[in-house]
Amino acid sequence: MSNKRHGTSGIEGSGVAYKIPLMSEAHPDRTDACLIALRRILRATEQYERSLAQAAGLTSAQLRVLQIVAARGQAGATPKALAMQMRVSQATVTALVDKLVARGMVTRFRSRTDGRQTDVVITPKGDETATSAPDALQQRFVRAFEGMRDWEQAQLVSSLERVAAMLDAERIDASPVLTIGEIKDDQPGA
Amino acid sequence: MSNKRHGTSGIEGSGVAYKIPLMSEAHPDRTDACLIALRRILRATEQYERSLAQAAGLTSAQLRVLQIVAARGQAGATPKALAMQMRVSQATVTALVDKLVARGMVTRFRSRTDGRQTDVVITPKGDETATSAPDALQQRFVRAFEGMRDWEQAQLVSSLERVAAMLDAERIDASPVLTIGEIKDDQPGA
DNA sequence: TGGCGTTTGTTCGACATGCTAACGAACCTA
DNA sequence: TAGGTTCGTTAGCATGTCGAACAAACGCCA
Repeated sequence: MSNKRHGTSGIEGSGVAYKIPLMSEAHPDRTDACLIALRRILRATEQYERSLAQAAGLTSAQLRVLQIVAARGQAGATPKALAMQMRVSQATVTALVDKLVARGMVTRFRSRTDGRQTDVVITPKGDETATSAPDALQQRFVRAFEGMRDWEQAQLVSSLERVAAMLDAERIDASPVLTIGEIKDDQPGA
Repeated sequence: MSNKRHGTSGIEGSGVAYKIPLMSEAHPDRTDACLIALRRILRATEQYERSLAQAAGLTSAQLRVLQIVAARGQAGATPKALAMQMRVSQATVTALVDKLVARGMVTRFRSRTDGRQTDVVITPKGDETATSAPDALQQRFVRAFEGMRDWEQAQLVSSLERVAAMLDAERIDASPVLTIGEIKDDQPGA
């Protein structure tokens, strides 16, 4: 009766996820399959982030800050830059940085060139944490990815980028760009 | 710090024009590109979910519950099933359902067959909300997807599924949060 | 029938993210 | 020097999420 197994709820349900007719024309199934795969990706990521953060003793938001700051090295990053990069408010950044400071992961320095600014700089401990924190998701992905054949890799890259473009198109307006590893120094003077 | 060797400052963010400098055997750039694309996908989704939820007057978590419940129709779903499907604790589900009940989106019925259980059933209003709530992310994606050529669609599907498989494979242990059994109980027979 | 362990859902208390609004300090410009 | 702007922080609020404790219902078993 009501226990007919949960699952078949469109996107959420994973019940449909596995067998899809790959070779057909104009299939709504195909769209579904994409959506479902996307959901799976999202969900897997979510979960990984959580467990990761747990393992590292930090929450994922904190870790994100830590990673950005770590990538900046001694230059540090201002709360404003962090906020822009992470797309959250400065208030949120303040809270996150507070926690990292409390844990000895980063330090705040008042900028000498501009008294309003604060440089959030990584500490040795923070750096170690950032580096050692195994981003399980990425590692898994990287491992699998590098085991693929060349053409498969190429295809995957283009597919993912395509999807990314489809999704975040025109959502990037006045914000500084993405990030993962790179951080652009945003001089508003530009 | 996603990647310590992310020295390629050319692949970031918005400008992602897919430029891969070197095409040797090892393609760290390619891996980076994938990860970055993935991040973009994640973030875009996050943001869309938020704005969506805002537009619909519901938060994304609530909407997720609503969608699942709506998909179950009159059968409803138990909090336990919801918790498993969403991978959150029952306590969380209770809180979410509370809010949906308060908004008249769903109703709780005590199960007649098992007094311990509760069936969360969608209301007409909830159903309308669930259906009308435009999942902006999906819509955007669907639109773009359906504008693609056939072979492109096929390729995208297989790429996404591949990634999904890479990410959520074998992750069902080792982590407190994701212990649930939802994944395996919809195995298609294998 | 009665008792005891188990399952299910809820309540409670604690934290984390994230926001907006208000505010003070520093800066810049006129 | 005055006024406006930028930056960071503080304060207050809403939400999600968890674990622990708990009550009710179930099931099994003697």
